[in-house]
Amino acid sequence: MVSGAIRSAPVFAALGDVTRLELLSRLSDGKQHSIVQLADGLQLTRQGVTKHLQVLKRAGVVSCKRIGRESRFTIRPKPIAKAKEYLSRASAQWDDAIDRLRASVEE
Amino acid sequence: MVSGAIRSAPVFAALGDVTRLELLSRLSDGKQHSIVQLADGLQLTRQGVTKHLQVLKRAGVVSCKRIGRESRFTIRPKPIAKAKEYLSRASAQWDDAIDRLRASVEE
DNA sequence: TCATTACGCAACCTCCTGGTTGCGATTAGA
DNA sequence: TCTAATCGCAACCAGGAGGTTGCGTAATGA
Repeated sequence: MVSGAIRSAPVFAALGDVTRLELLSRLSDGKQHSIVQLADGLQLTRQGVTKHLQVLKRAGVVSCKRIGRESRFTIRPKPIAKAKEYLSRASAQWDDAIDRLRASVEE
Repeated sequence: MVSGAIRSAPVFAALGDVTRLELLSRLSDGKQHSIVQLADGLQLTRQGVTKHLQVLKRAGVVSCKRIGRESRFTIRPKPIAKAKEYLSRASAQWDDAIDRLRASVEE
């Protein structure tokens, strides 16, 4: 299942930053948010926020639509769900393996 | 739940690389593996592999014990399980939100 | 119409990442 | 004992990440 890794690695990389997790949390109401709206209260420039949003967009976890003078961002649940499934499969694998190891040691 | 984000972000960052996912996959049998063993077949130097293993170790997803002349690495399931839980909580949140949005639109 | 708002693009900076090579130290085994 | 295996440390490099500033442009609304 190496293709799952190739698909999920960029998603994990996108999730590997507290600022981006905060942005995703702000987007988790499912609604559209503009950049200034998302940047409000964060300790960095609007351009900094824009860069993080581009990272999230390249990883496919958000989408962007221009409406009037603002860029509205929305969360895209599916890639993150795929990444979660990848983690579930992987952890099931080593949980089983560790259980078997423990069993074979205990007896 | 911002503390969960702070705890999980480094784990996600560690998972955000195909080489490291491959290393974790090789470690997912729950057994101890030496560096040369883990590096076998990968298209990079032993030192390159060592650096990736250090990243995984700093993120807490593997542990390392020196035995004789080799360094044996083992997977540590708990931090990854925590990251998976973080993803589950987050996705449940936006799945609900999106469902409510859809419902309020359809009627 | 005109000021304000929201944005994109580009340049620039610093620091980290991912990778290499070289070398020395320790352990294992014939 | 002597050679081979395994590793760690340090230096080095190119490129990307994360962040800033400056500036130009399009949309909004009074």
